[in-house]
Amino acid sequence: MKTNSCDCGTCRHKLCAQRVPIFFGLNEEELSHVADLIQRRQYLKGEIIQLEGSDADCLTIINQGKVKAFRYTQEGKEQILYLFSEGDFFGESNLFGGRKAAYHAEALERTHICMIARNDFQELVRRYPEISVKIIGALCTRLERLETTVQNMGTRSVEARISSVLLEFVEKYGVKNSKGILIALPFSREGMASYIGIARETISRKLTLLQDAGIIEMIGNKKILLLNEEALRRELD
Amino acid sequence: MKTNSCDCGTCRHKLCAQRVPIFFGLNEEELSHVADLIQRRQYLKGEIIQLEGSDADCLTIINQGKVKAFRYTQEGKEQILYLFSEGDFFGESNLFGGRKAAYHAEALERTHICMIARNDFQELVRRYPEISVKIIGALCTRLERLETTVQNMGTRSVEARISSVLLEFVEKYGVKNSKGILIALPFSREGMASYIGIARETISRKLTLLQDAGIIEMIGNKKILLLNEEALRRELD
DNA sequence: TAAAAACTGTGACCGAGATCATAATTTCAT
DNA sequence: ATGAAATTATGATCTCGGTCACAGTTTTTA
Repeated sequence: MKTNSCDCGTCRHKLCAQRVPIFFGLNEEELSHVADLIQRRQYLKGEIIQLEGSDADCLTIINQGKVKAFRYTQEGKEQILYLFSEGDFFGESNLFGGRKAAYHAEALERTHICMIARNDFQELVRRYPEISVKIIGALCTRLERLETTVQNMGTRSVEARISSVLLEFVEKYGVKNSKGILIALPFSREGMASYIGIARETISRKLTLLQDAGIIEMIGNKKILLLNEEALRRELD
Repeated sequence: MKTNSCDCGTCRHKLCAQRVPIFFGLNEEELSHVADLIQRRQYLKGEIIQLEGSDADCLTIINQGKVKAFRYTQEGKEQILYLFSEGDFFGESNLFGGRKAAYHAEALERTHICMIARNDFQELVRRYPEISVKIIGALCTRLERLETTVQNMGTRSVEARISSVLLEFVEKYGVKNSKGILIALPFSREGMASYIGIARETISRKLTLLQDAGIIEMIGNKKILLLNEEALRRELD
């Protein structure tokens, strides 16, 4: 498997810090200061990174891989809240609000993370105030996604919600090829269903319809080829 | 009508800044600096404070009153995203992300707001970095509410969602009296329905059921008396 | 590469909640 | 206080999407 991360002991931490948007704008020296505070860890697919209700007091930044953030209802029904990828972070509400973790976090594939302890991070923010501006920006982006999700769940048909999530994946993970845009799905059908709050069977049926309409082509269970983006956008309403 | 705000020209601005959580922690002098940058405005019930898509480049802080933030779908269906009260703010994504307003904002009653222009605010944040920490805290609170809303919409029955919103109002606007907790509703039935993403008729029916069960008592259209909080909590699931 | 395990598709059925229509109440304005 | 306007309640009906059951595929593993 191809890897694009450096494995020498000294630079890997710096690398991590460099890649993370909230540290953009720091210079070499500052980055290396950040790097000294970072602890790295690796998780395999399916491993739990954070438990809902725990008070892990550190900021967790995803350096490579994908993570789902989710909660269970009392009856055991799962709702996925976020799909985090490279550069995303979580645990900020532990640090800033002093709250317990609001959701479980599980690696969807092999995932490398960087952790910074509460005290170290607070010190960093004090020293480099532009970091907090970056964080505010990231939180605003997150709020916007949730706002749209709430609107979709409250007002839109299941078809529209499915189109919406497919287009989200296209944007994040889509790769153009001669026939269309190939999406490597981050979730199983079950996961997609839980992400938009519907039943697995329903998403199966609707994807079959989209395929019959020539809008998508399902390739195994883990890839979808988008053949007609225009038509998919029309499904949004 | 009783008013608890000072009307002399000099101190009213300072008053406004003092009340707002994101300026807590500033001293007298700093507050008065902030006050100099603030522009006040008043809106009557039903007036639009912000239009979705506009690029009002200022931070808007609610000093008194209530504001609903909402969007329309193409078919004209409304989804309420936030209910803002005293001390809440919006417009931050305009300032920090350079984005257009993500929703309409409308006064639900007579509302006083404070506005700070983008440049002034950026200067403030630079000068008093603890403001940005306060903002991060507020955004985390907002995220948490939206996360719970998404979970409710995705996994919970309409009964549970109604109980949830009633309990939210109890916490925000409830006043204990001898019979129970009196809630002055910020929304009409229509508004409550739009807030949790269901039909107005459905909420009517379910509230009637709750009343028949002796859990609440509806007083006109604008007040609800909660008789049995325990029972209402059980409805959550 | 074959068997096991996990995941997905599909039909049948059902029910919660939407929609429509209309009556009853509440609120507002004069 | 009273009539008009707005809001809410409620019955009838319908439909979308959930649930259950099971067959068919895909993926994993040994």
